[in-house]
Amino acid sequence: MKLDDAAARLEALGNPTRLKIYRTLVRAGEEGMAVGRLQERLDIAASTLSHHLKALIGVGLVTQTREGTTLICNASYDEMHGLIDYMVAECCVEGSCPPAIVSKFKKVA
Amino acid sequence: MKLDDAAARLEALGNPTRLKIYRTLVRAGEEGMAVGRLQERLDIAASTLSHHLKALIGVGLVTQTREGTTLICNASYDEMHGLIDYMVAECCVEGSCPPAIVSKFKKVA
DNA sequence: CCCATATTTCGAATATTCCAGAAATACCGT
DNA sequence: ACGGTATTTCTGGAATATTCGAAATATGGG
Repeated sequence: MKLDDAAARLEALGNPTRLKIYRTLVRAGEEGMAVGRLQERLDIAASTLSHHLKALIGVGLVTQTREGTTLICNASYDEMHGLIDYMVAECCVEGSCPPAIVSKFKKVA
Repeated sequence: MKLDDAAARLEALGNPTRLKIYRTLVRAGEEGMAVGRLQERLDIAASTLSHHLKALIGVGLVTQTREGTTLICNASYDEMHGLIDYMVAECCVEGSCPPAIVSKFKKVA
């Protein structure tokens, strides 16, 4: 992942409202959650929610699939995975990183 | 880590310039890097760099120690560690996360 | 085609970010 | 105390973000 892409995703998650949205979607699991239900849950204006969802979708962290009149939102695990990979890579370069992180996450794949 | 703290750190890293600064500091390792050297390296105005450093220091991702007239900046691995922990935790809740991430990072500690 | 529900887009107010030049501050050597 | 280097703070302007209500769009049912 390129630095600018990572920064864009970090920025997208770096807003408390958007982080709440994303976390809620992660917890919703594979079945996802409708925009309307998200709105009830988070208690924000529909337009505000739509705006933030657009930002998360724009960087690929969230996807939407239509089911009738409702739009189901899903957290994109792959994108988050890539982001975490990037952060770990940036954090642990050439042994410059103390053992805490290196040992805490041991790459299996 | 609380959501707002995580969001603050993500936001701090979510700017390409600041992410470059942080990455440079990580790569500088334990000896860190002086503000002035950082400025040469990244070719940005001193005031701009100082502004961004302040943001990174504010969320604990960077620390500074003075050595004579120069200020040495260091990436704070612990804070990044905590942030990655948070992201992994938010991303892999109650088996709702596909095995890709779970298996990629196996907790050792 | 019309209605009802779901969601987005538009418009606007307020707040915040980003950047850089100029001035101020901090520290060291003499 | 003075001069020099290192760094921050101040100031300000352009750009962008955040939020909401109102209006517009999309979808399915009758």
